[in-house]
Amino acid sequence: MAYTTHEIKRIETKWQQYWADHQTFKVSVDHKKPKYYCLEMFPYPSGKIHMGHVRNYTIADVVARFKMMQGYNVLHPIGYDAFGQPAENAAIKNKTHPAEWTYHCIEQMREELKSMGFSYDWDRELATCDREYYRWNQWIFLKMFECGIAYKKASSVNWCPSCETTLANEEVIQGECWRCKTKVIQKDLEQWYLKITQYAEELLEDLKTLKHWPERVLTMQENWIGKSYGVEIYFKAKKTGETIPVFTTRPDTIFGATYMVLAPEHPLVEKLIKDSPHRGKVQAFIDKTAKKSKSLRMMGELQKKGVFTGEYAINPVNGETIPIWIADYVLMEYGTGAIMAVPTHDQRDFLFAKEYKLPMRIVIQDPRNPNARVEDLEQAFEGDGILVNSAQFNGLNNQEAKKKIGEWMSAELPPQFGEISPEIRDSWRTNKGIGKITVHWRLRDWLISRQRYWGTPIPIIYCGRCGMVPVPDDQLPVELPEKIKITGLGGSPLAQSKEFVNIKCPKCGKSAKRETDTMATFFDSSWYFLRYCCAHDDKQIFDKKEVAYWMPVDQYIGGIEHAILHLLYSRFFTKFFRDLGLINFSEPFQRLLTQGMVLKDGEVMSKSKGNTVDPDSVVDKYGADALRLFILFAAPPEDQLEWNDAAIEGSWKFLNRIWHVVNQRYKAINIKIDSRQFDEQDKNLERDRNAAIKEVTEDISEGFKFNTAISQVMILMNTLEKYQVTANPQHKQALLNDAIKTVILLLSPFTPHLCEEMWEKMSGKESIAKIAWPQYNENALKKDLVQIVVQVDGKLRGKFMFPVDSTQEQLKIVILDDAKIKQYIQGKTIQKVIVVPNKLVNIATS
RNA sequence: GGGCAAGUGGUGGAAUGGUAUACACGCAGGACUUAAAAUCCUGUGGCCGCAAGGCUGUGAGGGUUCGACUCCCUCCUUGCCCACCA
Repeated sequence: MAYTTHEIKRIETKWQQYWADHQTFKVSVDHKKPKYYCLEMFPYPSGKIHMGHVRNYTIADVVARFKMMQGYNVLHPIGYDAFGQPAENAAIKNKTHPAEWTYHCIEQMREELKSMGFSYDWDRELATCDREYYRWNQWIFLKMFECGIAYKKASSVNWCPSCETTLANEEVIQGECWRCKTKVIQKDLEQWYLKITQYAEELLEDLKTLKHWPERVLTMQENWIGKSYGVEIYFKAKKTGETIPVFTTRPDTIFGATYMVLAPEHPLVEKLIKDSPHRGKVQAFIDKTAKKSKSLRMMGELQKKGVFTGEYAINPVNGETIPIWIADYVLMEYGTGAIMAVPTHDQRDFLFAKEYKLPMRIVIQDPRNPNARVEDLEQAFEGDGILVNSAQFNGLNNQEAKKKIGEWMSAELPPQFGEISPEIRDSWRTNKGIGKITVHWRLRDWLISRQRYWGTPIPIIYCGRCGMVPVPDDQLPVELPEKIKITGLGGSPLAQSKEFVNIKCPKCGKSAKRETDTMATFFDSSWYFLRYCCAHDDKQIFDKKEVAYWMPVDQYIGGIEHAILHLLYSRFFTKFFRDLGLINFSEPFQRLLTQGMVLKDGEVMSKSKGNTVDPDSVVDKYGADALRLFILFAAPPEDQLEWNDAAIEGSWKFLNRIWHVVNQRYKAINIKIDSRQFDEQDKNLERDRNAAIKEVTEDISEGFKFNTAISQVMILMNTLEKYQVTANPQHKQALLNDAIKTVILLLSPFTPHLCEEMWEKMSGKESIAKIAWPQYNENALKKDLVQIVVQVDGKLRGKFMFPVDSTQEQLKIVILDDAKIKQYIQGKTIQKVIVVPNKLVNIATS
């Protein structure tokens, strides 16, 4: 009987059923064993799993099974990130309800996951759209509301006209909606925010403790949080006396500020231009810029446009009067929405100044061009140098000056220049200085309101008398009304349901209205890993004891696309829970592995490109084991993986070989192996067997090198298949049996179905998942003879066999006497002989 | 523009500073077969050579070293992330 499609189906179904019946992967708290929490990023239930899922979950499954066999109490759960827009879109398209559609998809997905043989504890399965789950979303929200972490404010927000909803900054990619790629516009709305910025410092600082996260994820988070040190400088409007704060990271260039620029949306603009003769022109410019979306403004990178306001500002360091401009290259969202322009030392300012013929002054000397004149500059000099034209700071190195000028500004009163009116000078005094050293963060508060149906209702009630009233705890969850028309035409669908909206105020009992926004789905996924610890606890969000045992996650595995959003939010939630006293750790994920993408024909597999390969069809033909093996063998987990139809067949062939070896060459025998009876062939087999154990163990635990781990098993298979059971057949058969068993054990985390079947056939009464991981014997790895490579001047010139641990002298005698080597060193003087024990000899000549 | 990662046979990929190309796919030849598939065996970086063997070779160019895919410098290319961030 061969390892046919039919056999594969039988075996894989049999063992999936076995694991379910025997609850092989069900776990509970057990203080006698070390715990290991292996987590993968839960899927969005679209109905079908794709190769990305298969790769992600296969990697995690190997880790989980490996750790289990090593004696750990392994928590390996799965669930579904089930709220969100696709369900609404699908519901509209298929004339069904999002809930119906979602639960149907979950069912399909569960079957597919089961058909891959993943070692989940299915008792912990959860979906974020379950009322038992999202009620705790609401509970968290209310805790955040209590602490002031959740708050409502009106502001200009990102709005996707196609999805008809607001978007977080994180969801705007290159000015486009991350989901539908529509150009995002700005809209003024009252929205709910989470004050993630309160944790900015800690979120940045704790990145240093994440020793086992990929470097690039840490960098991406660091850049996203974006801490920059600088100085806020208080300029004054000359006529009105208004303070105009400007943020700069380059206070060392302050003496070179020759004009100032405000963002078109800057709140002071209106006042400044009120009596200005330029008013009409300025207003026209502002209107024109406002029509352009942010993305268009960003794309016009090369053309900076602006207009003079007619008003001037006073530079507090020297009392100089500089013109105030308005330009599209200054953004209201960053800093203070106003900049001091130093065209000589900032390229953007330089381009703008050239365009509008604004003055320039060099204040940092370019060491490579110390006599540069403003007229000759072809670009701004942004490097380091010595300060000039900068009053008492002349001669300082600019890096030093950054610090000194910042300190001086926070202490100093404005200088006594004649041009400044006494009123303006006095107003500076109230600021206790003309500037302040500040830290600026790129990170914004997180906008979580969504005008969508399929999400967690925000549990707030608006009462005419009492204002914003949180829904009392005992009235949670605020359930999503089932009967609702989803049109996708905009506005919050919940607002249409009178039964939902109209409610009595829990405080005063008068008529009130519910909040009709739902939460962004990233809220749901920011804490699901905690819920897995006690997924069905209906009394509390999670059991402290369970969480204390299982958390933090030992190994988290998922796609790089979540490097910023999901991981940052989860870290934020964890810190918030810690501050609530629910947990006593600050970081949720100890180790992070970001798996590479699956490509086909050099491109990312995607529906839109039409180059997807359906895992289901591969499983049907070759089985889950072959698919798993291919995915693990074809590339290291963090690298991109190129799909190859031919190579999957190769994986199947390898499994077929194993099938035949067990069926044809394994013969049950009861005899003790005696190493004193070993001949060369036996020693060789034992060496490869032990080497395989060693390499596979190390490759998995030190950096998930599954591809090389598998190649080690293949090497053992190659040796084992050549092994002859001739003289002393009983003893040799026992030795062969041992090697076969080792192959099956080592391979079982990778291809569990076949290995279970083979194990059962050979000896197992119990699931192979419960068998201890094999140990190796260091002595068996030793060889009697080793090959010594001989180089002359670094070039390979010969290979010799020597007894292990031969001394330098012993080596020299043979090697230097060798005819061929002699040929190469003839007529040369030997400078030195380098010996790498048991490996190499290099003869260096002159 | 900034940051990060990577560049090795026909292909996927291996190599604590120590034999470059492990392991596999593919390809070629052979065995088995009426034939094919499957399976097994042999070969497989390039150039020269009948062969033994030699030369050359890890994106390019330098450097350190007895010895460099590996470390350092300069550059090129590709991918990813961020970006008028003051």
